[in-house]
Amino acid sequence: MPTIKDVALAAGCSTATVSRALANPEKVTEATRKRVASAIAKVGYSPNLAARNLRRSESRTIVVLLPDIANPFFSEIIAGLEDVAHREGYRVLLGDCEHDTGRAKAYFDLLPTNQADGIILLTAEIPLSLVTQQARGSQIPLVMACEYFDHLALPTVRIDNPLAAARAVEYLSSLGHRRIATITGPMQNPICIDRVKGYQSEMARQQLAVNPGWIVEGDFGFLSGYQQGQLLLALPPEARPSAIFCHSDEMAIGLMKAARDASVRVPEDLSVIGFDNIGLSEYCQPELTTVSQPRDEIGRCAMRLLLDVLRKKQVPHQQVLSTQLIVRASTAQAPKP
Amino acid sequence: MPTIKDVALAAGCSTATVSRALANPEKVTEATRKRVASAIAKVGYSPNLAARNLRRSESRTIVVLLPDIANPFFSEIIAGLEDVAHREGYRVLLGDCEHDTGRAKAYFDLLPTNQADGIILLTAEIPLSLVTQQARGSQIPLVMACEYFDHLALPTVRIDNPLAAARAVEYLSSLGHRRIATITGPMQNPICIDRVKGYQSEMARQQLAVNPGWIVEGDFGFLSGYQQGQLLLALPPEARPSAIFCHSDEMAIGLMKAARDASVRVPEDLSVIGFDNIGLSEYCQPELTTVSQPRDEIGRCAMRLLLDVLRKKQVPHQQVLSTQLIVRASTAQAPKP
DNA sequence: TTGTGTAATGTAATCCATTACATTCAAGCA
DNA sequence: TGCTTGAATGTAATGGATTACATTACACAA
Repeated sequence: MPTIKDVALAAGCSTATVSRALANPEKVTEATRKRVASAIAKVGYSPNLAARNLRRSESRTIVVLLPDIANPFFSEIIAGLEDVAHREGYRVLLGDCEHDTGRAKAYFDLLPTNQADGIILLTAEIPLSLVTQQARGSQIPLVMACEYFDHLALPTVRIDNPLAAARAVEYLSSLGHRRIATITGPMQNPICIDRVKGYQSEMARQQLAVNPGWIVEGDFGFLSGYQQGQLLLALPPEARPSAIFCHSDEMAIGLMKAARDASVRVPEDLSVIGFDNIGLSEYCQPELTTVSQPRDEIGRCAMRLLLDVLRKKQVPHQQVLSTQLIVRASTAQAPKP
Repeated sequence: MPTIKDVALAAGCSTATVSRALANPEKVTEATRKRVASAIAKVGYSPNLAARNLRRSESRTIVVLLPDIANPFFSEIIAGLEDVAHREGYRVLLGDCEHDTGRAKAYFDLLPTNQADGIILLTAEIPLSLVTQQARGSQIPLVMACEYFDHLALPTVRIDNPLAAARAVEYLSSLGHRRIATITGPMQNPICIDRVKGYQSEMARQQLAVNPGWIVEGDFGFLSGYQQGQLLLALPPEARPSAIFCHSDEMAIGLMKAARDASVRVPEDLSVIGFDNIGLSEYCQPELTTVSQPRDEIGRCAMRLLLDVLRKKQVPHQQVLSTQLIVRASTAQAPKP
């Protein structure tokens, strides 16, 4: 592999000039710039980034931590993230924590050794100490997206979860539903708490009673939707919900399967609302009514925010993007009692 | 950030000894090793990998190129890949080519500059020149998984596609189906050609005629399954297939939606088989009969193979893993004519 | 013509870990 | 005792790009 020395030799100048021609073209004569350019082409040079990174103490690599690559919810966020990163000359190192906190630490350790310049967190399922420690001492560039930590003012891109949940409940209520349940994500998760709060406040606003058994916890996956769905559908008739708001589309689809198994018709007997609007939600049976998040835009925003942090720009601490209720075929008028 | 010098100072020895204590402990006295270890702990040292990589001309990073992160088919492969890589001290840089060949080149360019040590290709949708050029000249460590190139003897992990397709057709035939169609993936893709060959040879073996209109091309996505499904279901009754074998689960699910829209019942009027056994296939309506691939194992194999290549071990050129037909509710006896 | 300022370029130190080669020291043997 | 041998450790070169500082060259003014 040719080095900058070979280029300097071929262009008849010093390595410093070659380096400048590449990094600060305005500091070099038009003529030299051309000579360097053709020398680079001739010897087939491309810079050794390990050397550059060593010298510059940067890596142009951004770590993106997420709980589970297999979750389709994240794929579009990642696509958005990556696109912005590539345009700006950064690489993305995807870190799947698989709900395993040891992994997260390994990724955080890339920062002090200049293997990564910053981190985007798509999960709050990591030891809080990693974040606080870093954020206090060395001011590690860190941006959160979707999720957030309760007591930390980290730059964050997110949606208005209480509002989104309230809207879903409001819609169900407008269809005449009075017994509305919810299958949440993991409740150690602030966004799930927010959605439950939104659910509760809207239920109150609509003067609907909430049976404590109507708030059940899932883990965002198909199976938990199925299992918790079975539980809800097994409630005695007077307590059985006629509508269920799920914190993810996968759980909503699992729930709809539970409904089929129990001969409960969706939407005639039971209305279902999901969350995320994943690709699948248009192809399941019945098509799923869901709360859509601007996933691509969340990814883009988060990456832009992080790059701004790296460039020491002032950044807004909270960026809130809007959601949209997409009405499809899994919701209908409440059944007559 | 403390460097190896600080450790040497704290341990009262030279940097060389520190380095050796870390890399070749057997070359250092027990006593020194302990002194170094506690010095490292005291100053909080961790090696600067940019410097190490520069010196060693390696990066311990593996690039994994795939056509589309958003496709859930890949997620489990990636999980397997990553797990093996982490255990062996390698990092995985995920490259989404988004069917855009320029991106692929950018990732290949990481190799000569020691930013990556090897590549795993989960897609054949890249300029062939990248592969041939590299493989010839510098013998770039490259392993393919799932897909393969026709005329190149690259180390490859894959399934027996013709056999898997033949088994699916054989099963449909055993249910009494005689008009069996197939919705393929992109036909520039060798694995799709293989599956079509398997389909054709099994049709011949079962002495079933193949209407040329029964082989239609999709792109693995929901929508193409839906659209091509509409086409197949619009054929005149005597040519209309009673069973359709799809090259992906997403297309099969799209097809089932087309069937619903056309009031064709699955499986009573139409049997559907998918491919991949993605998580969703158990939760759609009806549950999907499909050909399961050992995705996790494919990922693991591919990574192990690549690491063997890097370590200059002899590696088998082809590793063929077995598939399994998973029978669920989307297939049934052929309707009486 | 000499002097001053500035733009262009060169020289060499620097980033940090690794490792070839050099040195030290002690044990073992004649 | 003197010499060999090998283990343990040290010294310094190395990898390749960047950049502070030094030098050169050239334009323009006095």
